[in-house]
Amino acid sequence: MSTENSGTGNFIQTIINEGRAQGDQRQIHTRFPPEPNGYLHIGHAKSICLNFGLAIENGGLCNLRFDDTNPTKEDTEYVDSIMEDIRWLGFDWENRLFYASDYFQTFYDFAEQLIQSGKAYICSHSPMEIKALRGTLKEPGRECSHRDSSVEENLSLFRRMKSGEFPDGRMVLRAKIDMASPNLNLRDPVLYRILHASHHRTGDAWCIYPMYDYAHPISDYLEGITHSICTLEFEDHRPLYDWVLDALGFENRPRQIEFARLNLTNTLMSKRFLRALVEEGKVSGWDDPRMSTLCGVRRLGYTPEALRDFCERIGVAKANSLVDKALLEHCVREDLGGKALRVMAVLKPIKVVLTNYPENQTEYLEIELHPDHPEAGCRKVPFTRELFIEEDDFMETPVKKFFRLAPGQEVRLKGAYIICCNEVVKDPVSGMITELRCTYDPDTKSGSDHSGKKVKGTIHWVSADHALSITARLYEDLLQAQEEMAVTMDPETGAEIETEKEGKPALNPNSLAELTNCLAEPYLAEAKVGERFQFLRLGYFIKDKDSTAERPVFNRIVSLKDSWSKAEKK
RNA sequence: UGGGGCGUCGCCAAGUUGGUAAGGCAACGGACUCUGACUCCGUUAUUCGUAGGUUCGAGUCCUACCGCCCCAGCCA
Repeated sequence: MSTENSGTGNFIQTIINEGRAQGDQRQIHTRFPPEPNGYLHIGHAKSICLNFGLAIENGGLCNLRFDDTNPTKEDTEYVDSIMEDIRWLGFDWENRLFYASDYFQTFYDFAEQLIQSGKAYICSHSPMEIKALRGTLKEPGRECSHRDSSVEENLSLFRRMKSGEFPDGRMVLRAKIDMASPNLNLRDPVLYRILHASHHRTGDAWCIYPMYDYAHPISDYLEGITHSICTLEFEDHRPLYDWVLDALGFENRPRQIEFARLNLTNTLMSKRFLRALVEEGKVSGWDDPRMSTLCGVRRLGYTPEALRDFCERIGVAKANSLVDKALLEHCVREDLGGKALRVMAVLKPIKVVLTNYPENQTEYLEIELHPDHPEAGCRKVPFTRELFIEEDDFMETPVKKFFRLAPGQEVRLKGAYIICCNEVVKDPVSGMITELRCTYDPDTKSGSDHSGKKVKGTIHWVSADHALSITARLYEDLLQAQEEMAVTMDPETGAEIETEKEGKPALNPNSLAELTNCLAEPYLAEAKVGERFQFLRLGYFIKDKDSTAERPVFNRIVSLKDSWSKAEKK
């Protein structure tokens, strides 16, 4: 549109451009390196779109690489879901699927090389001792007694480590860098540890496993990665990343670039938190529609197009940020608005009887499936004497500017006639409204209205005789809204004290509302699981996999924007 | 009080070598409307964390200060 591409793109693209300007001829090569220890979430989508996007836009390639160097946390269950999610998002790694574990032997060989050149040594101090010797943020660390062991001794020990002679934790291979470095990561970091654990791919072939800081730069180098993009917390690790590449004498090295991870308002995306929700049964599973996992939002009904658009709009930078979820919802509405077919369903039905409409008559009205796409055609919607309309579309004593149905007031029934409410029937005991007795104006039929009448409101409806019973699930944030967080006042100072502290975030008790008395037009009977629709005036819905033949279930993906409810509050 | 980052409108975010603050979301007006949706116009930073300095001119350069994030796993 008018954006004109804003020229530069993000700062990483700028780095790529500068590299080329300086003569770097290499084809751009990135990689998405998830650890298979959990499900992907929206935050990962940003990284996926960034890495694959950069490759695509620069005529380069992007690999998928599982960073599986810690057998105690990883599982194939996760690698399958991760691949499914990336494909669903719309990206393809073609034949470039790798595992860090594919390089275990190579990592090992390079480690021996480091030992040979005196750049790494075996340290048999305990974890506690190593920690103590590392120093603190302010105090430098101290070199340990093993630092000056001979190459022969180190090599021998390392080989014995590999052959399984020692128990977990007995010793480690460390890089010999600088115990006094102000960067803790450079104080002789651990490169290899002993882990007698079965790896999801290599089984029991190894009992020593490389650390991320050692394996990652080598993996990148081996795959010919040019730009290794990761999140901000690894910024301090970059000197170590470069040290490894340097110590091994690699040329044409990859360059690590860090960006700020995504945070969404009122959404927690840590694997720890998501896992807890699943394990504590707070949600139905990793794909519960309230989860911020990709499988969760997929089931909620979000589209990959919307997610990709969102990732593009939030930009990429180094400042920690908190993106308003409203932007995500905007992207979802924009995508769905253009393609979801419109149908009518009533969430909270209230009966309407058209007293002047013939008892046994049924008219099949042709109503367009999409106002902006005539080619989408129409469906036939049955119209009869008894109908149901939305509870919210009637007010016994209407407030000002209420353009819907009220005693003595007219509204148009979408695609049908204009009706007028003449009588409100209530249950004598409860006083609840049981029925609205109305009259319709035969001259106002949609498409052939000669009445000249004009009404301000049009509402959706469903024929009582033909209505399809459905369940609708309406979702809200899983977390208690920020404003509702308990806050107490310090009696002395008047300062605010957060009651909910660091502890567990409060969950929203209304995160799921299941409405089982909903009625939909018969057209929806043919809907398939996964199909999305716009329920006129209510929002976008997707047929959920929990549906049964007799009881279709629809998740509300996102509501329509509603300026009325806002105005109403004033 | 060591090191590494970051601070441009309520939320994201552009701002090439200093030349006089893009865009999106949200919000608010209004038009349109057989979805109070969509669309459509219009409004919203004399100001870029603060204070100085250099300069004809600074968000962009210099100095100092303030604030926020990350780092002491044999996790990634």
